[in-house]
Amino acid sequence: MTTLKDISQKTGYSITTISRALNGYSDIGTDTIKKVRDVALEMGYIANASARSLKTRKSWTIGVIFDEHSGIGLRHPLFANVLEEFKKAVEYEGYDVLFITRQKGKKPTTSFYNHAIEKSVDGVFVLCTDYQSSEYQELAKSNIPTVVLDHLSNNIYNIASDNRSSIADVINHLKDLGHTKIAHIFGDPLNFAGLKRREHFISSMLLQDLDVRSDFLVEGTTYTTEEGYAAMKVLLSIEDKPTAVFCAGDMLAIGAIRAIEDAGLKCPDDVSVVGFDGIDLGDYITPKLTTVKQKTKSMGRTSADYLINIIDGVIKNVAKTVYIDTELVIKESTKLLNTISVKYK
Amino acid sequence: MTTLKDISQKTGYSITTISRALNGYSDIGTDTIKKVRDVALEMGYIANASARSLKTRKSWTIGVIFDEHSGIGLRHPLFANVLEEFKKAVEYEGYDVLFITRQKGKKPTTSFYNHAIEKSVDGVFVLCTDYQSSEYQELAKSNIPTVVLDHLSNNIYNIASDNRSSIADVINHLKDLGHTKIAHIFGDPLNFAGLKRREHFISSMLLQDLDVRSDFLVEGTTYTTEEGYAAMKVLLSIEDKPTAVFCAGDMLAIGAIRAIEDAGLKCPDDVSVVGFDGIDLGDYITPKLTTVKQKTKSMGRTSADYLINIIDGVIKNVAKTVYIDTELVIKESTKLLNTISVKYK
DNA sequence: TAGTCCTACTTAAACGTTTAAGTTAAAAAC
DNA sequence: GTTTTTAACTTAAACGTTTAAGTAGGACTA
Repeated sequence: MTTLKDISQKTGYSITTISRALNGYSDIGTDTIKKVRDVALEMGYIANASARSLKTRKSWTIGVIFDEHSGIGLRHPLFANVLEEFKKAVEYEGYDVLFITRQKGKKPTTSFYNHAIEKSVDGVFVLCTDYQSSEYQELAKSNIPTVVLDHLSNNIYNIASDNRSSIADVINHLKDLGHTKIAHIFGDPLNFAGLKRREHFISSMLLQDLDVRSDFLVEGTTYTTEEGYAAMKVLLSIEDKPTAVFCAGDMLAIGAIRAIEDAGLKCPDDVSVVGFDGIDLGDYITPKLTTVKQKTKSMGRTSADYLINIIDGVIKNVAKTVYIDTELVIKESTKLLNTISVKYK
Repeated sequence: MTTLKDISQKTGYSITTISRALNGYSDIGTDTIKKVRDVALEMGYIANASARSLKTRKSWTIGVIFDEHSGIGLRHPLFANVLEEFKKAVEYEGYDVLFITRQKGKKPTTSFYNHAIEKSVDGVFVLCTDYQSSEYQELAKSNIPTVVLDHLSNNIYNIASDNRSSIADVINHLKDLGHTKIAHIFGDPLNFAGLKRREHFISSMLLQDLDVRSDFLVEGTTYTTEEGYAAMKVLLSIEDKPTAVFCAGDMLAIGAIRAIEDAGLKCPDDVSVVGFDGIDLGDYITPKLTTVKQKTKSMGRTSADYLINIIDGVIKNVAKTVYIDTELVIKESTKLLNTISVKYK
């Protein structure tokens, strides 16, 4: 491994001069700079990030917390998309991405905070974790620059999809199709997205003079197809059934469609279904899913921008939600009410 | 931030004693150890990984190269699964995962090798990249402990799915169903997996005394649904059509099924389709995809095991392929030949 | 001509660890 | 009672950078 010392010995300049020449300081002669850079290249010099980080207190590394308790982890299509774009954006600014975990080795556990400090990350991006946990709280209270996706905490920027207008669009769309009996399978209400989508469902319904029936609100906490299936079964068991269902997640919607089919009915002929997320999968199933598409690229990029601005001290860490707009994408799982088949009464 | 020096000043012991006490060396008195650890805890001491790495030449960080030129990146379901398990396995051994890229900041570009050396990673796991590139070659030739997925290079362990036995199973399965006219949509033959699957398709066919027709071999280089769709169109335009198609990837298979449907035919009634990968998506489409499931968990875990053994010097870096077994999963996209509908002649 | 200002460097300390090589005093050996 | 061993600690250097402060000499100023 070549170090500054090696270049210093070879060229006769001091280590300081080598360092300053390589970093392009103005108090070094132009021919010295050229000489030093040539020798550095020739000797295959590569700066040591640990030494630099130790001295400068800047690691050029960003920690990512991706702690999916459901165990699906990186495979989660939505988060993976956001992370992908976030990664590209911070890399473009010169940062590397490091995963921060609670687990470190076989030992009991560290906390996110400890792990972040130990590795001297310049900032942290929280994609998902258990927000009630003390480990998360500890991190949130610290002064490590942090941006979090879809969760509002003290002192931390929250990057979230703007559910409001697109959910209004969903209700408008369904009303336009003649639906009035609209149900909602909602996500975990302890969770920012789950809570907000539910709130906006209710307010959008009322705004359109549609009744919000309590038996038409069913929980699908963990956003899985299984929960969507079970929730839809509950809805189908109601005497006066809904003709349309808005689901807080695409996987819930896919489960719901399965339940509809397993009950001998058809989507969208008997029940229209709308999802939320816009994952690729929705395009491959039959019928193709009408859904609210979250702009994952924009979410990743915006998260990166805010985090870097906080790191650079351009903006302060505050509890503020930055909304990313969403888009209703109409596909095949929603249909005009009056075409409903006779067997569905 | 608390350092060893702070604890040293508070307790009166030397920095060395503090360090050795915290690291559990045997030449420190038991009550000293207790005292030091208590004070460390009380002062919120967290070891600085940069300083430690600088001195010990061990960063407890593993670099991951995930350089999907197709641009799909982290969203790729197969690689994401492998990475997820790899990550868990190395984290359990105390390592963190850092993404290694060619791009570093806005500047021209670094190489993977430079990036890995700069961040002093202890090893590198190559999930996917352009294996022909000089950047990859440079890394492969270096003596950085490296394990690569599905590609054979000099001096590097290759972790790959065992295509042989499962592809034989595929052919057996199709033959059992009465198929003899079997086509293959193959992946990039410059790529280890693409090449091997094609080879094993041919040898398995011959072993079963089935003819391998050259017009039944169509390329689907980049494994996308679009390529599968196009390749299937070519196959359907042949006078004496195949009754079954084995695709080198699930996305190819999904595209192929679409082409079949768009041609007014049905899968599996008119053409049976078999995929390769076992991605979740295959279970959500209609018909559910018969496919060869790659054991992504096992691949991730095995890659981690080998890499750590190389890092620890337990085994040497050599050009050797470690095969992970695969499994034929029969679902709905394959069917008995004699049930084929009349319109398909 | 003396003073000031540049330019192009160097010295030395520091960042927070680890570790080889001591040191000291008490205990054990003979 | 002297020597040897051991336990429990310390000193000082090192890892590879960056950086505040300094220096030497030439050029400009007045």
